[in-house]
Amino acid sequence: MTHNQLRWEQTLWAAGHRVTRQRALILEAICAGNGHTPFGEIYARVQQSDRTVDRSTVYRAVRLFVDLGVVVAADTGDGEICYEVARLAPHHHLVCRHCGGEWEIGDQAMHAMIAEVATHHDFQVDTDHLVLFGQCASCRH
Amino acid sequence: MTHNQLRWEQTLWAAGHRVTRQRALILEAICAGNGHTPFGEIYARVQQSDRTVDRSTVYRAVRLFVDLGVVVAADTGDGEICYEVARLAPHHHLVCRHCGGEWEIGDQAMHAMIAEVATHHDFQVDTDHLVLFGQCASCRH
DNA sequence: GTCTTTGCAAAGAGTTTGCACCTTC
DNA sequence: GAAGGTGCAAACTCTTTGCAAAGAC
Repeated sequence: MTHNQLRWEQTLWAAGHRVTRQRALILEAICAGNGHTPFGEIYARVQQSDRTVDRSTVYRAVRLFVDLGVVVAADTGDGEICYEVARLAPHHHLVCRHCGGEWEIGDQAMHAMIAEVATHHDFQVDTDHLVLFGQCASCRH
Repeated sequence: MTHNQLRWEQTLWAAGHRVTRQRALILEAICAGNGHTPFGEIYARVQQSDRTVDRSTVYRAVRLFVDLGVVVAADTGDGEICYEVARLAPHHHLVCRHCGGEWEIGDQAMHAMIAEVATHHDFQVDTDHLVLFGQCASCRH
C-alpha cells in the first residue's frame, strides 16, 4: 500500500534518472490499488491529484518503473495489462469469472505444479505472477 | 490441425448464424497454426487465400467464434491475444523466456494446484489455458 | 549550467462502427 | 424474400514520438 520511498528513489537515482513530483504521483497511483491496476486507472488517479500531468508522462514513467523493476506488469488474461508495485514474495491472483472479485494467494499452491513440470517436461517454470480464473465460493452457491 | 467441419458449421447454424466462405477461410487460418495464432497472423493467412477479405470481417468472425466457443482466446503474457481452435482436453503452454520456444502440456500438472486452491481458498479454478513462463532445458545450459 | 523530464501536439497502430450491397437459407 | 454477412471508409481508442520549455541536481 505504502510505497517504500527510499527504495524507488534510490533505484531511480542509481540508474541515472531524476526523482520528480510526477513520478512520485504515478507510483502512488499504482500503489493505491491493492491489486492490479490497469493503465487507465493509474492515469485517472494521477489526474485526481494533478490535472496537468500528461498521459505521455504516465506512459513513460510506468515503462521506466517496469524497466527498473520497481513495478511489475501482469496481464489479467483478457489482454489488459495491469501494474503492481514489485514485492519480494511471488504471489498470484484468483479472479472470479462471475463477480469479477480478486484474491491474492501465495505461491505454495504452485510448488507441486512447478515440480511436476520440471520432472516431466524438463522446464523450469519461473512465473511470478499468475492469474487463475474460476468461481469464488459465494458465486458457486 | 484439421477443423472439424461439421462441428463448427452446426454450432454457427444452431446459433442462427450463416456459414460463409470467409468464415471458413478464417477458421482454417486459425487452425493452420498448430499453437497460438495472434490476430495479425490470422489476417495474413486469410489474405494469402483471398485478398478481398477485409480486416473488419476477420475481427467480427474471430469474435463470433470466440463467443460461440469454437475458438479460444489466450494471452501469451505480453498483452498479445492469441487464438486457437477449441479442443476437448484442457491444455497449457510453456514458453521459454530465453529462446521464445513453446511447448504444450496436458493439465495433469495443474491437478495438485487446483486441489490446493480449492481447499485453502475455497475457489474453483477453471483455467483452460495457462501460459507458464520459464526456462527450457536447452537454454538452462 | 548541464542533462533529464515534462507537457503539448501530432502521428501511428490496432480495433470498432455505420451503411449500402451482396449472400445464405 | 428476409435475415444476416461483407467490404469499404471513417471514426475511435490506445500508445508512441519530436520538440521546446521547465525542472532536478
